Amino acid sequence: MPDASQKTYTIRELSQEFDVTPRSLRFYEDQGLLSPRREGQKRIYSRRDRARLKLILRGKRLGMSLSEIYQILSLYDSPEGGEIRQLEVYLAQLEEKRQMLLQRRKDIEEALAELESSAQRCRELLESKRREAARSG
Amino acid sequence: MPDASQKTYTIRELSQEFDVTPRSLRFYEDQGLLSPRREGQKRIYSRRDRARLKLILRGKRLGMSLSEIYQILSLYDSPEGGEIRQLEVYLAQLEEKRQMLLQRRKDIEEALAELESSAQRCRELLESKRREAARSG
DNA sequence: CGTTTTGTTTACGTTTGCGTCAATAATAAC
DNA sequence: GTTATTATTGACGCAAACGTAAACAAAACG
Repeated sequence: MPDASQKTYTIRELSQEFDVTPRSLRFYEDQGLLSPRREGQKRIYSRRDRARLKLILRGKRLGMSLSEIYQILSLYDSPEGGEIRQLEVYLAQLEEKRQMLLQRRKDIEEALAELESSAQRCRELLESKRREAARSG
Repeated sequence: MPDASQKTYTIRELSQEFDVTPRSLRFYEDQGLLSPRREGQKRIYSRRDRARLKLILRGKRLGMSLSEIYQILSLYDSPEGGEIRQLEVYLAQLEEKRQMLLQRRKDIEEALAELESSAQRCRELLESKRREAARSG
């Protein structure tokens, strides 16, 4: 019984859904970010591959390099078992990424604030211009 | 009376303060993002140049290209006067940038949530490993 | 005064992230 | 059955954002 979690995608389906080129998907695979299974020569992408692609594209929107994204993906799938020491290292890496994201969020908040104050000034200016135009029009 | 707002910086001072190379500052100038005045041949950066550099670097952290950053900088200094139509166009551009920033903030929130749940699982695993080690140690 | 330090321009080199053929195979459509 | 579509693997190309080196000016240091 082929349930929904078994759903697969061709390279074209995925690339169209997320508006990237097949070339990009192959490139991401080259860089180790994706590893669809093969059916003959053809790439078959699973649900999990699709989820990883989503993460990749989100990372890109946030300005991460592919190698940074690779690290984050590795962090996400990682340790089922492992040594205590490794888990500690892993936790530290997570914390590092978290700090970076917090900084970027701060950057965004600041940028939004500036943008909005700029927009406010602009709206006021626009209002006064419109009143002026109404008087002289 | 030379007040604090008149403070200037050499290329090296600025590049050290923000941990970028002089090469980058010259490049940003090449791209029209900065325009320090000259004293002879030498670049003299004002407070305003410094503020712009801050914005540039923030944009870079957010993954913007230099040309995107250029647009944003242009939006920030823009219209003292201008036609009504231009102000409207300008407002629309601001709104566009705002939407993009909102999207990126959402991306960040999601990434943070995932990171934190991943960290939580890891801490639990670590705790159980430690108890186990304590029993058998 | 010689020599580091800091600066300049010009120009070529490098990495990242794909775009864009080319040549070929395997399906799918008519 | 042949014509289109979709796929594959190279391989070269390219723009962005600098790095790096050369060749030189000026200024600051001991």
